[in-house]
Amino acid sequence: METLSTAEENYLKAIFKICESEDKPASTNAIAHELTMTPAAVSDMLKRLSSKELVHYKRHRGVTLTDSGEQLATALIRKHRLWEVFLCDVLDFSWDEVHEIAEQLEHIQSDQLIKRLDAFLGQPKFDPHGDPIPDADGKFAKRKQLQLVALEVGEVGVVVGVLEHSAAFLQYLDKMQLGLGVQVEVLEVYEFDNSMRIALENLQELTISSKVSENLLVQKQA
Amino acid sequence: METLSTAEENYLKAIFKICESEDKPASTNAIAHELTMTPAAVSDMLKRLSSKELVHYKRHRGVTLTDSGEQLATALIRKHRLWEVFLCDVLDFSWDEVHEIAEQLEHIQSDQLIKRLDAFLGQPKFDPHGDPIPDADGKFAKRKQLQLVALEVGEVGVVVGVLEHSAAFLQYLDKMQLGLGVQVEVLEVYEFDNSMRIALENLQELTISSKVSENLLVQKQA
DNA sequence: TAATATTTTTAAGTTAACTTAAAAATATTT
DNA sequence: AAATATTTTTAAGTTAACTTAAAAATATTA
Repeated sequence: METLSTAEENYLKAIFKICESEDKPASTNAIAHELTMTPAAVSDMLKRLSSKELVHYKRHRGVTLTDSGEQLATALIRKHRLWEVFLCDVLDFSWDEVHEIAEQLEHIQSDQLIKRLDAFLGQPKFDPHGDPIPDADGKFAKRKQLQLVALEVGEVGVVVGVLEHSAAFLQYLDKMQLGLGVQVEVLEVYEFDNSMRIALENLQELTISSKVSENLLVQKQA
Repeated sequence: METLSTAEENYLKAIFKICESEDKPASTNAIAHELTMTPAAVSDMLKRLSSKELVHYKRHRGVTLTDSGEQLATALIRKHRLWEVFLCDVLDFSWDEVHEIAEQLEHIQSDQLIKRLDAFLGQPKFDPHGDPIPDADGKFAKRKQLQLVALEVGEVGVVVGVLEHSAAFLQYLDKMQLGLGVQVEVLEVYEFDNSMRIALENLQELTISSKVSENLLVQKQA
């Protein structure tokens, strides 16, 4: 199989992401939105990807990835997340700075490079945002996690990930000292707007909006 | 200034390389040969680069880089060579494996990334092949080096670089234990074919062709 | 279910970066 | 300097990956 263009790779990633989160075929519009392109461009590309057997595509029915398409998509995610670990752990970038750079690095073509990078980093299983890094066979680590918003008053959880990856959100979390690994206890929930009062392990208390508690993933503590 | 395409960047590097080694404007043919493309494609691109003021170009007269073109070219060389150091020193690649990968990595756009990579690597001044790494201002380290072929019988030198970068040559050097830093003494020169008998610091003796001694750079020892 | 709205596709056009083939400019040789 | 060879440019065509605009298919709503 010849090697894919950066554009083709980006489509595979977008389709994977959409199919995963919505659990159904990706629509032309959704892909166009994800990649900030016109639906016409997407239609165009879907034909090409289909002829390369990377997607299952029937006009007007949306697309899903074929096995080989999915393999390529997860390999890209693996590369992206490994590079993010490198940027944070080795080059000392903060978690809100690494996405755009990893977006470029993920397209570097060299199996050896990824194999060695992975070994050098100690085969990390999660990236700096807590997202799982698929292994060389494309398998994602599973974790029993839930949104912070799902915790009841009195329950305790440890932050393990985020659902929103914007720099603004990540910087907000930094400011609030709500990074990965931090333990939080739910003190109170105000049903008016579903905002939440929580206590951090450093005894600090703070109030967060539902937008925040919905986008924070925690592991419930016994 | 908007960011350049990979193609444009490759032209700048090619022009820099040719102008540097021949010390005169780069011809269309030479560029085409360097990039394995047709002269027509080069003519085409030279117009674009010229309109962006990256090259001085007058039809039929060859091209040279403008100041800003040269700055971009040396920045690319800097990136390429820093990545080569990373690949060899950190990820344990051998010096004959790194060129193609660095060829991709050099196009990653992020000043911060290079700044941090450079710091992480300890601001190296030479890449794994002994080529100087320009500093952030584009200045190359100078070194009083000469071709091994220029040494007289009885003289001693330390290998500091290569003029030929093919994997075949580099692997040959590995096999002969003629890597960077190795001290060699010229024992005898056979004027018939200019081949050379040399002694390594490990007392091993070997005979090398003029092709080899011409492509090895040494620093003469007192 | 007919009318309307939305989504998707097709059609036609653009741009970057190539190609081949022909024309034009420059160099070399006699 | 004329004839020939070489180099460079121009012209025309291709492909990937987009765009806008129009047409067609599917969904939604009254």
